[in-house]
This record gives sequence, structure tokens and C-alpha cells, in this order.
Amino acid sequence: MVRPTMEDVALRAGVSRALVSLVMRGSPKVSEMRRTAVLKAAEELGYSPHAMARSLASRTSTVLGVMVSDLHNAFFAEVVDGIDEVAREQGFDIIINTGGRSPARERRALESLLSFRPAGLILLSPVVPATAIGKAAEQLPIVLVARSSRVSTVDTVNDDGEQGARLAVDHLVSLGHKRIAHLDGGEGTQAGPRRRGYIAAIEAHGLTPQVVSSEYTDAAGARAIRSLLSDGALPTAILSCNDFNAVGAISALEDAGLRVPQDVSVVGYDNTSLAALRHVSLTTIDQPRAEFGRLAAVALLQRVREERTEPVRHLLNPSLVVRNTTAPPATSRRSSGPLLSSTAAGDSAGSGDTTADSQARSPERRSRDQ
Amino acid sequence: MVRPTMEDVALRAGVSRALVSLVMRGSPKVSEMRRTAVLKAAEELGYSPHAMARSLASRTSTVLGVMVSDLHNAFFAEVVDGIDEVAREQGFDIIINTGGRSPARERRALESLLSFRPAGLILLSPVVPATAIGKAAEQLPIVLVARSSRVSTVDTVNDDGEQGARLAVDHLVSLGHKRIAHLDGGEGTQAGPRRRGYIAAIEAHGLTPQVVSSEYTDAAGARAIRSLLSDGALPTAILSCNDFNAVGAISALEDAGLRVPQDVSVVGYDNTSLAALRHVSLTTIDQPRAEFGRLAAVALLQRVREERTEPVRHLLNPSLVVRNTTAPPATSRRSSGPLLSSTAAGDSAGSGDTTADSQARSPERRSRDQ
DNA sequence: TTACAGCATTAGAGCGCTCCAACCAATAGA
DNA sequence: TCTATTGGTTGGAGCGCTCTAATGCTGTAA
Repeated sequence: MVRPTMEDVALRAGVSRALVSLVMRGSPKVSEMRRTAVLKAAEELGYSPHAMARSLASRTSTVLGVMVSDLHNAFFAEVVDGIDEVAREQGFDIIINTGGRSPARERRALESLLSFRPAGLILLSPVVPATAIGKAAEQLPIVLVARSSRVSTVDTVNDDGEQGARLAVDHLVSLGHKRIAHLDGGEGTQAGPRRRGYIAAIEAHGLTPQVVSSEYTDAAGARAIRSLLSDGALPTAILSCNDFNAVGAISALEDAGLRVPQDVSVVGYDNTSLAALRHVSLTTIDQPRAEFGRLAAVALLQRVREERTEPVRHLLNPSLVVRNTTAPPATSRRSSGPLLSSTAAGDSAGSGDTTADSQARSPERRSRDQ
Repeated sequence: MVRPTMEDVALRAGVSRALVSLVMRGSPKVSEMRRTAVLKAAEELGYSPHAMARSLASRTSTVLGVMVSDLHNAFFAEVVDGIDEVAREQGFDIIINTGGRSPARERRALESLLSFRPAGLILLSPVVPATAIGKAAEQLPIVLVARSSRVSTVDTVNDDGEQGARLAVDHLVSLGHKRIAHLDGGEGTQAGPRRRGYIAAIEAHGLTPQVVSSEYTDAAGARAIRSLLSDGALPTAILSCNDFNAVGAISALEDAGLRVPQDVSVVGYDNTSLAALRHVSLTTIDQPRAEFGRLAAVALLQRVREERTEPVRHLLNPSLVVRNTTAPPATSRRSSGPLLSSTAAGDSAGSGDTTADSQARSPERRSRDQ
């Protein structure tokens, strides 16, 4: 249970501690003979460097802290993948902590992360107040993902929710829909831009917006549909604030004897793994999640290396993924239009996405910096 | 960008560094006067202790490392919640790292975690070879979740997959099913116990097992159903190896014009959030995930405090959650039996679970140690 | 020969903290 | 009176490492 130290390795290799240190850090100014001797001794003792002692002595850190507001949401997992990829490339390690969507717990997580004195911090959709972020930003570089900030020392990476909503509306309009409602995300992150984008796009097409108050859950989506049904105000197409909401809406529609997409089209938002399930096969808006992570890591490392001082505000383009929950409206139907579960046969792993999906996954995503 | 040290606080409060240290650690042997003076100075300077220096000096750590094999799987998020709960209670912090289901990356994650010299490590369903775990176990206490081990210094927490499968089979048999197939999880973790439990339970009822080779994905579930259909070997009930597989199976059944549960009943395994969606409403087997986390943390802390040296092997009882994908078989049907989407109305957040579900969520879960 | 590079190597200070032994009243006991 | 005892406080060593400046050791030029 006791790990060997640099001293032990030095003794065994017959050199000084400082020399071992140089070898461990891959310094070029070590003779090949000594280097192999040291590495051999280290190997034999099972030595591995003590990261904390190292960072204490060097007053630098090769650790990036990542605060994930909600581990239950697979959205963040892909962002972390992107962060990890870049960090590893650049010789940095990441440590993760979670806030469980509670400001108090998140604050604690932040404090804990800070106590390791990482080189920088990436916060994924944090719910702590802006002042807390500002205070932390005085101590180390911080990048925010899926949350905006006005602090000039903080970089941000977001998706363009307005554009995403516009893509969805354009898709539905091009199918022939004229009555398109939006199930709104209320106070949820990014709900604002999505709502604004929806309204702007609807009006750009000369149509009338219909915003129904809802939330980011499947139960809320179902509730919203039931209220539309009881008001007799059901449109021919629905743009939900996210995928969960959309799935709830679909359930409520089917419960009421309506078919999706024959009677009503539904579009989600986020392209979660849920949407890709063949049982669901939801038309939705994809965000380049891994790219979020990569850009966040790159931005953070620039700050860490003091290569940049002006803030960077990445606003990424979402893309439309057409699956089986959208079709022309019933009145204007001819014969075409994908049906739910119409792609029965075929052994491919794919879930019947159209080409828009492969586009969604293409790497050459543009990023609009401003 | 430069944080104050204990020295700064001591200077400002007019005391020694050692006294500040005592205050920071909440020692009782400090006069009230000095204590408030120190806390005031710390507050004014925005001081917070340097976790790494502390752990270096004290040769102890209040950090528990958690290696999550796959962040994309919400299963682990709930386990982490359980760990976090206990750790926080006991004054420990956790840091998380992820292995992305790749042995190489996982190994790196392990190495990174180890370099922080945490008090102990919890590995969630690790895929690294047993030898790597054994080697790490020589350096610090380790607890494995959702993976077994024979190493006597390693504790484990698992669910009783055999019992879970038995619960599912018993449920289906009690509904009147006689032909029940198992879509097998192949090489996947825990697939073995589930398969064994299925076979044992089927034979205990005097029936004939029918194991269909499959995997832990929805595409694989659909594929398995199609092969059953083309062989003309479709049973009246399916026990899938997990929820994703079950959802894929349901899709394929519906694609073939069969109704679930009227024509075929389907049971999943894991009770993921997916299963609880009203659109899916899958009958499944629930594992007490948060309890996994809690027990793992408790076991680890016992080792950390050297309160125990014999290994502990928790084997938790899973429970059945009845939703809307199981019903009596078509031939023996009378009138009862829940139908898919039969619980249309009602604004509750619930998803139409029967009482078995509330039982599933009850806290008084037994744990069978051996 | 001496001087001086140039390179590999090392001693030693110090990173921010904890911990131990020592210290210093102030009080209690003999 | 002197000696313990107690509670609060402090200096200093040291955790495992990095970093700077200094050291020794060639080889080459003067």
C-alpha cells in the first residue's frame, strides 16, 4: 500500500533525484545511458509520478476540471468525449465532477474541483449564479458550454438555437404544413433562443405562431398535447422544445387515436440517442456535441497558455435529422411521405434516417465565431 | 489569478500558520477569539485550502476516485448519485473519470485517477483486465460495481441477475405464457447470470428454454425478432437481455404487424429511463442503482479506515416493474390484461406502473452478503 | 599548460500544507 | 513555595516533487 518515490528510483538507478525528475519529464538533456537506467529502475519498482506533488512544486497543472451539471443526460457524455479527445492530445488529464442540477451541490462540486488547482475549468450547462462563475474566473480560465456569459474572461460554446428552430420550421413548411405549434421549454436552458427562432421563422413564412407552454419532460409534452386537444386547437405539426417532450407528445397523440406522422408531424430537438431508436425514429435537430467539447477544450488551453485574452464566443450550427415522425399534412397528402415504422425490413444498424442525417454527422461543421 | 496561502491568512490574522491550519481543519483546541479572527481574514482574502498540498502533507486523502466505464449510460449516473451521497456525508469528495468502454482509454483513466492518490477507488463496470485491477489494488482499496472479482482485497457490488431473470419468467408464466424466449446478451456484462437464471426458471416450470443469440442494442433486438419470425419460431413472450434490446424487439414485432402485448409480451432488463417513458412503458427488471453506489461507498470507506480486511460481496435483489408490454397470451385471453397505451388519460406524472413498481422503489431493499 | 566552452548531473531551496514536539501562560495540587 | 497539569499556540521538519544555480567533466582553442 505504499508507493515508491522518486528518491527510491534514484537510489536504485544510482543517480540523483533531480535526474530522475528530468527523465520523468522527458527532458532531452539526459544521456541515453542514464535514461534507460532510470526507466528500468522505475519499472522494477512500479513507480509512477505523484501528480499532486508535481503540480505543487511546479506551480502548474496538467489537469482540466469538468463540471457536468447532470450526469443522467447523455448529451454531456458526448461533450466530455470531445473535451477528453483534445485534452489527451495536448497532454492534459481531465477530472469530472457533477452538480446534479442543484445549485448547492453544483457549488460544492465547483469548490471541490477548484481545490485541485486545475489549469482551467469547463462548465457544462451550469446552474450556479453568474456571480459565482465570475468569482471563479478570477482564479483560473473558465469555458462555459450550453450557457452564455458576458464576463470577458470567460469563453462560451453554444449552439444556435434560433437557427435550429428555423431549420425545423422550414422543414415542416416545405412539407406543406401551415399550422405549426411550438411546445415551449419555459425556463429551461436554450428554451429562449428556440422559441425566438420558431416565432421568427413562422412569421417569415407569413404564418401565425402558436406557442404552448410546456417543459423539457415527456410528461409535460403529453400534457401540452392534451390541452391542445381539449381546446380543439390541434395543429398539423408540432415543434417540441426537446426530444423527451416530443416523445411525450407522440404518446398523447397516439392515445387520442391520432397517427404520427399521418395525422400530425412531430419534430424534437437535441437528437438524443432516444430519437435514434427505431421504435421512436424521431425527426429532430442535431447539435454537434463532440464539437462543443473539442472547441471548449481548445479555447481553454489557449487561455491556459496565455495565447489569447479576448473572449471567444462559439455559436455552432445545428442540423436537421429527418426520420419518421414528419410527413406532409393529411389534407395535402398524395401518396408519398414516410410512415412510422415503414422501414421494416433490412438488417442494417441504421434507423432509417434520410440523407440529412449523414450530413448532420459530417465533420466539416462550420463554427461561427463572433 | 494568484490564490492566497495559509501564510497570507496567518499574517493578516496576526497568528501563526499552524494556527490557521488548525482552524481550517476545525480543531476544537482553538480559542473562539482566534478562530473568528482567522475565519475573518480568510474570508477577506478569499482563501480556500489547497487540497493537494494538504493531502501531500498529511499523507492522507479525502478524495474517492470513481471510474465510469461509459458516461453515455444513465445507469452509472444513478450509481454515482449513491456514491456521492455517502461520500459527502462522510466528508469525502469524489472525482470522476471515464474510460469510454475502451480498455486502453480506461487504463489511462485509471492511471490518471491513481496519480491523485485518492483514498480509494470505485470502478463501475470496468473492462480493463483483472490483472490491472489486482495491481491497482495493491496500492489502495478498490470496490467493483457491476463486475465480479476473486481478489480478496477487492470488494464487489452486483445485482443478482439470475434472480432478476427468474422474476421475469415467473411473471410471464403467471400470465399464462408457455413459450418464452430469451434474447441473449452474448458477451455483455451480466449476460451470463441472466441467461442462467432464465434457463433455470423455465425448467423449474417444466417448460423448454429457447435462447436466441443477441446483443445489448436495439438493432440487435430487432434482428433477433426477425430471425425468429423467418424461422416461424416466434414464442408468445420475450425476455430481452436489456431494455434497449427489448425496445428493438418491440419495433420489429410491430413492423411485422404484431401487437405488444396483445400478440406478444416483452420484458426488458435494467429499468432505464427509456423504459419508463410512457411511449415505451416497458415491463422490466429494476436494479437498485443508487443503492449500488451507496453500498460501494460504504464498503470503500470501511477499507479506507481499515475497519475491515475480509472482502465483501454484495449481491442485490432486483425487482419486477410491471408496465404495459406484458399481458396474458392471445390464446388464453379472456378480457383482462393491460393493453399498450391503455392508460391514456390522467395528468399524473406516473407512467401507468402497477403496484410492483412502487415496491421496486421502496427503500427497504434487502442485500444478501456472502 | 591554462582557459573556456558546452554538456550532463546534482545540491538545495521551496511549493502549501500537516504534524509533532516544544513552549508558554494560567491554574491546580502538594 | 515548587511542581504538575491543562489548554492554547508556535517553530520547524518534511510530504514528493520541480527548478535554479552550481558542479564536475569532458573536449577544444589559445
